[in-house]
Amino acid sequence: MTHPSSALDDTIHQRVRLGILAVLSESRRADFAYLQEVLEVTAGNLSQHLAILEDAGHIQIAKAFEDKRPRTWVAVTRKGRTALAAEVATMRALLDGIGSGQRP
Amino acid sequence: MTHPSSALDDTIHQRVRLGILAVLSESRRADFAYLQEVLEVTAGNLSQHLAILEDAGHIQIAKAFEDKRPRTWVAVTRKGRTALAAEVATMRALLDGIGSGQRP
DNA sequence: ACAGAGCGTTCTGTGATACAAACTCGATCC
DNA sequence: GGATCGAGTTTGTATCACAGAACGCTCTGT
Repeated sequence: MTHPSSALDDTIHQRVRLGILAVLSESRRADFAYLQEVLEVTAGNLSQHLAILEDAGHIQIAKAFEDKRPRTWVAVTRKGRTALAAEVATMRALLDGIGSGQRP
Repeated sequence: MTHPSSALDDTIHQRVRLGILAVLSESRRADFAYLQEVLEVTAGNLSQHLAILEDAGHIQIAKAFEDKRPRTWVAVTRKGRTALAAEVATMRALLDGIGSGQRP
């Protein structure tokens, strides 16, 4: 008899990292500046979270030069997609539980 | 153009505290031992999270003696219920976004 | 050539988290 | 009258999250 919240993965459940994976699930890949803008985080903070997700194998980072300017592309890996799907399932289970208890 | 994840409330989004509020939304009130069991946390850890939620006004803690044993009851406040509802709405928005991007 | 801007990364300092171990306090057992 | 147990709290330590500052590197403008 444990609660769905126990199944939440701390690495993914964290606000900024969940945002990163969510954005990537929608747009497949995104660059650093775009992520920073839509997630409203500082560059330093984003840089750290990307490193954590990369270490965990959830995303892949590619640095390329476009128009002679460096550009950092971020894409979700298969592992990352799987992990996000699991997290989404857990969150849905949790929300369903809350929903059924919300009636007054 | 900001992402739903930016609207997540760190105080509530945290795994254990989200679990506490979720359980309380379902069962209206719960005692310390029950929360500790279903959320799978140590007593010390739970104690701290309850203090944080109480400070934020999201829950109300009542200590009573039953069968000559102390028993700590926890209940969600109106403010807590409102905050959880807002969080749920944000999470749903986030999940909807992910869902629409999941198509292969 | 030199200053400044763009793109990140790294460093530093502060508050938040997680967990275990020790501790408090009353009730119960021997 | 101690030993002990149950229910939490406090304390100690290590890690995490975040903002802001400093840095490195390249391109652009004058």
